[in-house]
Amino acid sequence: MAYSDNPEHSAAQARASLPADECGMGRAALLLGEKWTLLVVREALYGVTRFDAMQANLGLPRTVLSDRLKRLTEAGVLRKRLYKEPGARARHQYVLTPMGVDLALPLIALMQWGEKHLFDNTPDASPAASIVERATGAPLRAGLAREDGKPVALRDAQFRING
Amino acid sequence: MAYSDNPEHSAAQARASLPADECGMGRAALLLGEKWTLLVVREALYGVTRFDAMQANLGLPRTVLSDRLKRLTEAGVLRKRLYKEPGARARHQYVLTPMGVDLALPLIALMQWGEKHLFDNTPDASPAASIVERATGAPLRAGLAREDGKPVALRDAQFRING
DNA sequence: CATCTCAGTTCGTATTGCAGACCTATGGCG
DNA sequence: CGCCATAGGTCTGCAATACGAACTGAGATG
Repeated sequence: MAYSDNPEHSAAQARASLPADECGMGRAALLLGEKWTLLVVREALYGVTRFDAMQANLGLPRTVLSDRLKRLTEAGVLRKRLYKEPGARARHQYVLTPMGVDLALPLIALMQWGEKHLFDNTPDASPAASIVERATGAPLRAGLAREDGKPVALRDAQFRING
Repeated sequence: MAYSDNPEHSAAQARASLPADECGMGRAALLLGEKWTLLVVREALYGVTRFDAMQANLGLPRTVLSDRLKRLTEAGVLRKRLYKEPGARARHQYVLTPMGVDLALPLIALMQWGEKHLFDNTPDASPAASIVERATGAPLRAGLAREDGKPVALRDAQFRING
């Protein structure tokens, strides 16, 4: 991104910015950038689907969890289902929709960022959670790539507005 | 991620979940998952560096912007600098640190997700903002890859806790 | 000197978050 | 059948945060 100490960048202040809700990131931020929301999605990605389990894991007020689940469900990220294990009563569960599953990539990228920058990284401390290829167990990383699959470093990329 | 309608997944409810702040994603969510914070970082990535410009673009209360900039600065995402263009008064600007620049990847992934799922996608409507390779202008996408660079689809990946 | 811009802070009100108690439906059990 | 436990919430009252508008202060500008 090369934002560093580039003076040309300083002068480019007049650069237009999009209204918050005309860009995907803006809309995503409006939906997900509320306290607890990202953590609720994280629970869903970890495979936690029940109200009480999420409440216990995250320790957030039940009213807030109720609200976040409702908003995420209305937005189409989660779907509420009934399921019944044999010999047990029917329960509710919140499962990710395909749209919700797609949130894994942004959250993995965020996880990677957090592991890199938000811990005192004693050398070779292994992160608490990581992401691996299902078939082989090989560790995976989020990154940028061209459409032909060739990886591209962040510093070789730039935003283009109104493409 | 294959969370879909997998009954085995329903039964896996007991699966342990990490405390919010023991995983990078959790810490990132605690820092960034507050109203407006992601949008402030978006502005910085777009190249907007001045207080008033951010306030005007986002339309958020000045008190809130002040608070978010302070928190992001304390966290090391932004750095506050004075700069002086010739013949103009000195001004403040908030520039991304290397840690802040690294946030581009999660935000790009979020942008991609938002463009895909948060708009009524009339066929071949082009997104308001996109990301391209600096040298060639080729469009880029965020995705998962193995360490050897080979791209991996989201559905072929899974989380591993306590790796 | 009066005015303008930038970068905030201060103020009073309105919304949201919070902990904890309460509520309702379902199913298991004696 | 009556009783209890659990899941999945809602209700209540208090605290923290967000909000818009006005104010402050410093440095150009006319």
